[in-house]
Amino acid sequence: MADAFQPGNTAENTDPRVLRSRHMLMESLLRLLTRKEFADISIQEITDEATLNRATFYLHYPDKNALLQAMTAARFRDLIARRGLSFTDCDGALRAIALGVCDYLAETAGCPGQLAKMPLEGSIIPVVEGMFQEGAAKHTMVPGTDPKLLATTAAWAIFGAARRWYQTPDRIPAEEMAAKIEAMVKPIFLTASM
Amino acid sequence: MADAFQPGNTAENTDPRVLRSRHMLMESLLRLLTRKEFADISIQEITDEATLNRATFYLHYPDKNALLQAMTAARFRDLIARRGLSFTDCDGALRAIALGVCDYLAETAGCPGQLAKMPLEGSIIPVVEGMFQEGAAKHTMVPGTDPKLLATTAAWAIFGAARRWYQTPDRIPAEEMAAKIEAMVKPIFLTASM
DNA sequence: ATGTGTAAGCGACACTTGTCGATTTATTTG
DNA sequence: CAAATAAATCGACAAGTGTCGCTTACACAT
Repeated sequence: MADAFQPGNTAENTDPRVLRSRHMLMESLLRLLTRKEFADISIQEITDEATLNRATFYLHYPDKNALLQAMTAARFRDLIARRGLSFTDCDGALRAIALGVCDYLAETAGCPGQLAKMPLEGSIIPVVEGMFQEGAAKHTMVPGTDPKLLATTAAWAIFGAARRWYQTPDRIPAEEMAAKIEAMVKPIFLTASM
Repeated sequence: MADAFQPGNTAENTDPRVLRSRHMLMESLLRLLTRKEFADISIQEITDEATLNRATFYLHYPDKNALLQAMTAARFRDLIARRGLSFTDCDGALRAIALGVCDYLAETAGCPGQLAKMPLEGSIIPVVEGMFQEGAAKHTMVPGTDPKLLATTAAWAIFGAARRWYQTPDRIPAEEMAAKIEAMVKPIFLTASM
């Protein structure tokens, strides 16, 4: 079964060999992305750059997309962590998350040129979703409200808005965009929290 | 250049041959999807089922994903058109769109089993986006508001919510879900329209 | 109807993909 | 330290991908 595959399985795999392999694959892909488009990169190239065997790749990820998603999720998580997002001050959190998404798109995906067509939604959105669910634990909701649905909806809204911003030729500053996103997305939560 | 490729180019291509080929490719894929997962379908199979040559496929779509997206967009557009979405009554429009997305996911993507991992966002979201932009033309916005950004954000929010609903094991009725989505997404517009 | 343009068909090509069994190398456990 | 466990390597495989140049067949305008 393909579902038995769990590349993002961070827990219970401390074997230094697998950590090293996955890290090198991500680094390799990141380096290659500065020179070529994602679609033009073969798994052979990735493993060559990583000085690993091609078969080793398939020991960790089912395909190229899975590696991209794992890499993106890791890097985005890292960017958020570096900023020390404190979930206690809930007011700034939404804007900070929006800014994080904008910054990530601008700084990483922007490397080679315009590769906005990469399947990043599968990596960034779940992370944002998780952050909202963390934050939702601190709130009491009105009875009929599903916090997870709220988190999903907000995460997709933020990513969609940030993605449009990133694809725009003459972008406004990320901070400005984050403020706009906050203004749009905040009301989603207001209908539920009390 | 890959960007020169325009498979969704509905305008100015009335040659009955290309219309026929594209239609047969979509029909073929749709039939195959009732029997196999998307990932397990090869382009050879699609063209065989469509009684077309494999090379002809590449005359119309750069890859399998592009055909899926074109097919999905066409079918979703069709479903919306059959329901006669009147954009004049703006109140019901949002709920009707949400219901349309839910219904489409449930009825089409649900054919074989659970193929929720298909890249449908690239096909449904743009259509929803376009519908919102149509509707936005009838409204006056507050000065600093970008209608396109609003449309994008709402479209992503709706799709994300509907997607979560579709992936849920024991789903509530689509109508109920559409009402929930409407409640969440409506406030996005309220901050801008006046 | 006739000619020009363009789609569709055909076969072939170099290359990539995903998988396999068998072997070597590294890590952890006793 | 040695044995057991599991990852990494290697070579090879069938199958699929995307692209060519060439030929045939169809569509539209004159």
